[in-house]
Amino acid sequence: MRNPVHPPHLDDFDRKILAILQRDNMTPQRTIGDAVNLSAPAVQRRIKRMREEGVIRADVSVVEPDAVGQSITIFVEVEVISETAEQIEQAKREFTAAAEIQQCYYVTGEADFILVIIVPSMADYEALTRRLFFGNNNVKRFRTFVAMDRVKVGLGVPVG
Amino acid sequence: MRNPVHPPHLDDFDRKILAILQRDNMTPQRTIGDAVNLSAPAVQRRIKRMREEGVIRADVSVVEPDAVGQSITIFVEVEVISETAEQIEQAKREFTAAAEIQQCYYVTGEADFILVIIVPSMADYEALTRRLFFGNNNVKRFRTFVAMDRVKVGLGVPVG
DNA sequence: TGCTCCAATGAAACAAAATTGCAAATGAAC
DNA sequence: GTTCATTTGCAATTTTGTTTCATTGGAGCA
Repeated sequence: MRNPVHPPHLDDFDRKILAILQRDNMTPQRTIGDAVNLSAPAVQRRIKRMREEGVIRADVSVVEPDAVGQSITIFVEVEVISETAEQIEQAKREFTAAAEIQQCYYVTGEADFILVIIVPSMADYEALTRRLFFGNNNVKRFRTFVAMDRVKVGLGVPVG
Repeated sequence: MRNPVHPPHLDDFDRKILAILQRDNMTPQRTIGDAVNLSAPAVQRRIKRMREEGVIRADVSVVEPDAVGQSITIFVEVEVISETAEQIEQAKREFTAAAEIQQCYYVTGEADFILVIIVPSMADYEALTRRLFFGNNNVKRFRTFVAMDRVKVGLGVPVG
């Protein structure tokens, strides 16, 4: 079976294009072309290829939670009891399925998973903890951090 | 003359549009219009308004770090010594300024800041720790978690 | 009720951008 | 030097975004 992520053959053009798209993916291809010294169609073909290869994972609007009403950003460190491959995969599936969980990472260190959660209220978070953590007998402990200030929010990947 | 600053007022149309844009902001306005029962111009006006009001903070491509070459995602909990307003603001400025720091949150709990960092290599992370943590006498301790798997990555905000 | 005012809408016209077709340029292998 | 595969730029085409404008549907009020 092929690795889902293809061997990346990104040249300087691709990297420059990515740098622009990570800042503003509504930039016209013509403008990008001017910036990287390429024609608009050439830019378009490269973007299309990078989407197909999975280099570009998604194209999204970033929404300000405060503007959408009540919303709380929460970090959770989760430590599991059994770290067998099967148990870990199961946990990944459960965390991925939860709509409130925006980001889920499997990590080394004093925890096994780190979750970034956005919920409308603390009551929602409590309900989530009951469902995901207390209701999961493979969770040894979890530690909660509530964000008072989203100082910086980005998903940009250094490309240069 | 209209007041230039409106309190963010989102109706069901806006919320449905946001839900779509958070999933794929390249969706044509006509398609969005069909989905929410609105004409393309109406959709376009609402999107424009939400951008101006800051409800939509940015429009970006999400890049797969693994595809761009070496890249390591790291979480750091930072605890500071002095939590005066001035010291906190200073820390926020420093963390915001660091290009490697993708996300920075000021949190309650057993840490004061949580950082999400993406660097090309561990050597880069070590250099960063020397600069930001060891070189900052207000940092009491920091705890590092290295991501082995970016299970789920999103910045979506629940709007329903 | 009947009236104006105002904000928001949709249809159509219009402008801009994305996409495609194609010939030429580039470069690597032989 | 020839061939083959890739990538490019230009121009034509299609799709999408944006503006215009007349209309609709209230809210407030005499």
